[in-house]
Amino acid sequence: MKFLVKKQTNKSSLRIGELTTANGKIQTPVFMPVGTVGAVKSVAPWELHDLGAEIILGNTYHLYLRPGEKLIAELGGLSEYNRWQGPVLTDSGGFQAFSLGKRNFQFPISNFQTNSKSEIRNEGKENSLVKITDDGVEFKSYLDGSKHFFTPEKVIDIQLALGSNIIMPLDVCPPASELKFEVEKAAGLSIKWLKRSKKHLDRKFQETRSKSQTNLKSQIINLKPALFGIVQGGIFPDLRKYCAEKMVAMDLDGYAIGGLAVGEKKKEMFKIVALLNDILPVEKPRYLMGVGTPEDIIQATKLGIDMFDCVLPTRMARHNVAYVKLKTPTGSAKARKNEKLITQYREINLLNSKYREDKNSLDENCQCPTCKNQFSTSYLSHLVREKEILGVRLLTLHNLWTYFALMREIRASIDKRLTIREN
RNA sequence: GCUGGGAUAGCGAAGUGGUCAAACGCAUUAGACUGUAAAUCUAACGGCUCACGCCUUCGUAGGUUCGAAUCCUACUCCCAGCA
Repeated sequence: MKFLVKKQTNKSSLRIGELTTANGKIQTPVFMPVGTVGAVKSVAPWELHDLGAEIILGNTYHLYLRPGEKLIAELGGLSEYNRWQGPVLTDSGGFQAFSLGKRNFQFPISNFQTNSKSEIRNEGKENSLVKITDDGVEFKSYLDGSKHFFTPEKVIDIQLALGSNIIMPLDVCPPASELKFEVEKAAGLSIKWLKRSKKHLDRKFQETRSKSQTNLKSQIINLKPALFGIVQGGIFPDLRKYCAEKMVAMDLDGYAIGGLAVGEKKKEMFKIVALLNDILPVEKPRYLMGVGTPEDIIQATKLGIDMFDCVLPTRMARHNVAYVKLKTPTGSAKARKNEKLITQYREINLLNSKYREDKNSLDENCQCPTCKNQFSTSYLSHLVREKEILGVRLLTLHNLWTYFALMREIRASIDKRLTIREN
């Protein structure tokens, strides 16, 4: 993988870049739709391309459980299997250690008696689907309860089998409510596991390279997927700094910021992003995991973030909500400029009774398939009430388009500005 | 006409003497959702009140009882079977 910062504005850390993977190029800042089980829910690959998707996500944990990475490898890797045929980033399953095992982290609330603490904690652990040890994560499959153990190495192997272009290492993502010493432990483990992940990936490719003829060398290097570090440390600046510096020293292909948007305040989240903006190397891609709303994305790009992924556009669509950009302001250039800084999006819940007879499309200025085909808000509201799957699809297409259009706008606006950085 | 069964909140449907303004589902009205156990989840849902609480409801009208959606009587309507 190669990353090129094409232009960067001098006032902020806003930048545009290009990621080159074995499966194709990606323009950054980029929004990556989430296709956990190998599909961006309800959307066909050609539709994704048409909407403007450049790379999609898959999830190690889910694909390992079903249908299994071996089968996917036999069928040509994930991007062939699901016919996306473009760049793929796979998440490690580290987040599942958080989302499936939340209770593992949860301390009893403060008004409990101290002597019942351990009891409650243990009780939580029993119910949890996840157990974290020094060596890895033990999962109980949510599908059939069977036990599985993920080590950093195993997770790399699975992602290699999936044919991922960007591999995420196994990490520990604590919830926002976690106490500092637990967050510190999580960050420590994440660093430790990252070292093992890198070593394992390097060794794997060393082996492949030595087995191959020299003329294949460069090709193999090209095929080698990127490995990102995932910076943890919650909302604690010292932990974040420590974790980031350790990971930067490991010279990875890119850096992800994990453990944000997990319940902390927005202000705290951006404080951490800003802090890491100063620590992470400029020449490497930065990926803010799991973020976020359109407004979050706008703000984070100003803090030097290049990559985003989030379930919101697709999940919200399934939950009957459309993201609609507030009308572009008219007026003086100055006013427009000010307005631009606060570009906002509205969430339209089509289940709300006020949309029942709304004859307009969601957004007359929107060029998405749903709006362009002039489906009325009333009709969308009707579909959603009827639980007709077309409703989900039309909203998903609209929301994804809205996100990709936002990314295009951000890139275009950076491109227009004076630049100080030309590689 | 006879025999049997039934009538519960917008709909469906529990409940057969007190803990019943009445389970549950649907519908309705809102809310939540940020590396997807999520086409999911939460709440409200007779009236009045911010709330404590008060008031009116279980086909209709009477009755028994300290107390009735629940027991008795009559009536109205519905369903099934038989004439």
